[in-house]
Amino acid sequence: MPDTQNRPKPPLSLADLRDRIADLSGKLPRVLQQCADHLVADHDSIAVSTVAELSARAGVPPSAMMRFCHLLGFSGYSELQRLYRTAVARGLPDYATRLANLKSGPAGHPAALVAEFVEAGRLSLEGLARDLDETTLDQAVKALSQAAVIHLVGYRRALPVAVYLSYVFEKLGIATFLHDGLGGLDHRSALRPGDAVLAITFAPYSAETLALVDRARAIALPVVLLTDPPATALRGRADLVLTVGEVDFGAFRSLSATIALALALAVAVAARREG
Amino acid sequence: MPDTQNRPKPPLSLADLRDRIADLSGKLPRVLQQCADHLVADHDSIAVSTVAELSARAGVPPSAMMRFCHLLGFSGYSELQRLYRTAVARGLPDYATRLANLKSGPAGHPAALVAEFVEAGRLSLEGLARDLDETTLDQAVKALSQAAVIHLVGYRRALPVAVYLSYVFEKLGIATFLHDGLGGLDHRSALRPGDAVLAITFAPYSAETLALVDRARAIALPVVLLTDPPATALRGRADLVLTVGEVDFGAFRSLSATIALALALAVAVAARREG
DNA sequence: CCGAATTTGGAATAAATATTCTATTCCGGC
DNA sequence: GCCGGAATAGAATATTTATTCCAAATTCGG
Repeated sequence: MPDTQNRPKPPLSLADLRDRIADLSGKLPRVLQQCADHLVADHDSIAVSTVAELSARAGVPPSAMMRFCHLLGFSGYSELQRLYRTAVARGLPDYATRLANLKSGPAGHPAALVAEFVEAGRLSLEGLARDLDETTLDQAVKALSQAAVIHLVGYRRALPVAVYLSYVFEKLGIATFLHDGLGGLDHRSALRPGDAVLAITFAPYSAETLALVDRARAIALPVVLLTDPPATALRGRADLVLTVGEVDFGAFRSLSATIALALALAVAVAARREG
Repeated sequence: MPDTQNRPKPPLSLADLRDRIADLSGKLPRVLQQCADHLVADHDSIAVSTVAELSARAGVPPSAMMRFCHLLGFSGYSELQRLYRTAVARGLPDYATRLANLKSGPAGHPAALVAEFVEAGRLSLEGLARDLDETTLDQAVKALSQAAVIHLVGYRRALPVAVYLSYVFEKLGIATFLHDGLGGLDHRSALRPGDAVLAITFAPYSAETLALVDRARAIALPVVLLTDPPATALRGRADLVLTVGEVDFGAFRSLSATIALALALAVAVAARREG
């Protein structure tokens, strides 16, 4: 590679890089200035573009982009791109390995476990913010706000969410019926015209939950389903399927994202009823 | 490329792809199943990884990953990667921006509410990681791991946590008794020598929970209390007081931090029992 | 326990992509 | 308007990366 000796040190972070581009900007010959401008304008796609693609969009030949990379202190485009790529890939470390490490590591270190569950919760919440399906959410709010009684159902690990919703709706003055299967009763006859069902279930879906959902569908009640992706088996079983990805740690999930979504749903329904 | 004729149509969107992977999952030979699993686990970095890198992380040779791509209907890894790359180049899953976008929507809009609860949950989790009292946690784990039966109690908004713990302990093969006050019964006579109590309660503390705690203290059972700071009123009422600060949004809290702590506690107790 | 079919890992090959090189153009000073 | 140095574009090359193919290992059915 040319000019190795009088090339500056390469930026080590995206912030460094931005600074360096800003420094250079304005004191650059025409084509290189174009490179600089385009790099800041199109930074979203740098991680996934080849030099050829990027320079084509910038309206310069690839060699010009290469020269600009050298000017910034990189050995080439690949080195610059690495910065953007690690930024994109940040997050999700490999959970399988971390779990294995934890098991083999200092057994019974509770604080480390807390850290892992905190991390899992954080990632789940980020995922919710990223992947939220706003349209379906709006429709779910609408459907539930028109219901006379909202039937809540969730078994096993979904039960805590149903229980919490029952508390929250109560506080908000909205009538609910919690189907908890107490005593083996399914109370499916409690479903009345004008009601709606909010079911929470994760794969493998519990038979009781699906039974209630099917019953509601049979008498044409609106059904909102809160579940985890990909939910292939549930398509067509409910009008409105809201998926929320939870990052599991070990066998258990933090439920953070599911609860956040459920709370937002409840509060939105209450707001809509009043308005 | 091999087998072009009997290869299915390639998925056209990430949703399609997820569905297809879910379909295949379970009916796959060992190595290909590893590919499938890793593809969903590590989906954040697919856009910026080479086959070599990705398959190394999945623990399979590159050729196996290629075979899996063909199975999904793609002509190769590049075609699969294109799906992820276009997703990255568009929506920029930058958490901060996305959250800002969600919030800036019409006030009271469901998506904006989701953003608020996500933010509250995240802050709570950060707080937990920062303020965790490791010493007390260790002692709590020790106390609970020696119990014959763990009595769980939590009313009102603490009930979901108690319910979840009941599920988790069950899965871990640990005997529990959930005091849910059903039918106005308090079952305080269920407390036996050798048992321990894990109580979850937030200010204002519910009388039923405190009654059970006092009863347990009276017969010298260890009591672990999970509550919110400052917990001044509770000092002296239990041996071990674990505080966890939750950031509320509106009248409701996400419970993220409480659940994370509760889960870690449960898993640590199980680990300690086995060791 | 054997043979057939499937699955696997790795070496060989092909394609894509980055990078350098050089002839040519551009521009400012005399 | 001509000279010298910087800047440029595209062709040539090197490197990385994807993809295929096949021999060896494994699994499965009888």
